[in-house]
Amino acid sequence: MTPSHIHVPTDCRTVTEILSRVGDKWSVQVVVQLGGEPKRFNELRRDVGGISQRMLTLTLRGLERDGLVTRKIYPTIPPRVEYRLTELGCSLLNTVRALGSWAIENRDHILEARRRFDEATGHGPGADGA
Amino acid sequence: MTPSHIHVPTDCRTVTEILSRVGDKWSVQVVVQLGGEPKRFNELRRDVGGISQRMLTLTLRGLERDGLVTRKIYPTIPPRVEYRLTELGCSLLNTVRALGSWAIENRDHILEARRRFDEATGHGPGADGA
DNA sequence: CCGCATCCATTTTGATACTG
DNA sequence: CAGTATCAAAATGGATGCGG
Repeated sequence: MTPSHIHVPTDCRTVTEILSRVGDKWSVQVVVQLGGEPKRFNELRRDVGGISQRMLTLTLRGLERDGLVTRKIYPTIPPRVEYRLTELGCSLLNTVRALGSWAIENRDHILEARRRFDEATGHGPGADGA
Repeated sequence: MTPSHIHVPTDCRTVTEILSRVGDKWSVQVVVQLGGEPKRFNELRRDVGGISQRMLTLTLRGLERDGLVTRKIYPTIPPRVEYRLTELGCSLLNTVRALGSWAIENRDHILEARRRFDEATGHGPGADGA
């Protein structure tokens, strides 16, 4: 054991991969919305706001795949599907909230930095991914 | 910006926007690499590994714009440019590390959930497009 | 050594329409 | 109501060559 190969750090790759879920446009918002009560598809769609049906489906699938969310189907008419955070999902919610707090606390700081930067360069917002 | 006709939760929008910096493919890695010592461009490039010059430039610019990183130029020959985390950058590093810990702790859990999900659906990895 | 610009491929997202 | 399919647009990432 202990493959001393200097190969790629397995952990880093995985971490990055998992982080990318947090980084995508909607996952975090969905998780947060699911934080209190379980919700139904269109309920979630309303609450998140601005998300397309397609993206909500995709996001939910991804979350479900990672074991962060469970899907419960009630065979009623009309169909009712409820999404709920798993324990794992809840633990992520906590961590994500920390990040959210950081973002809120430093929002002004960052916005100010951006404004100054943009002003100094003359360019409009043309920076990286954000 | 700031569409005044809809009272979108200002915080959420901003938080999401800031989170997207954390979510992109490289920012986190660069921040982590800059965590200990300030580094030079190509030094950083080597340490991150797999990042293209373009992406490193873009990432660094974005980080600089947000006030997370500072760029210091030494007018020597050949030119020497050093990147260093700001205080704000350091505080982000801490938060990010928490998320990283979460990812590492739950890596197996998630990987297992994925495996099960993929098996159950028969589909290969075709879930959410992160 | 630093890093910008251009071209190109892949990935991601959104609009719309349709099914159970 | 919940979910899928298709299509086109946009953002993102990478390779390469040029200039300070």
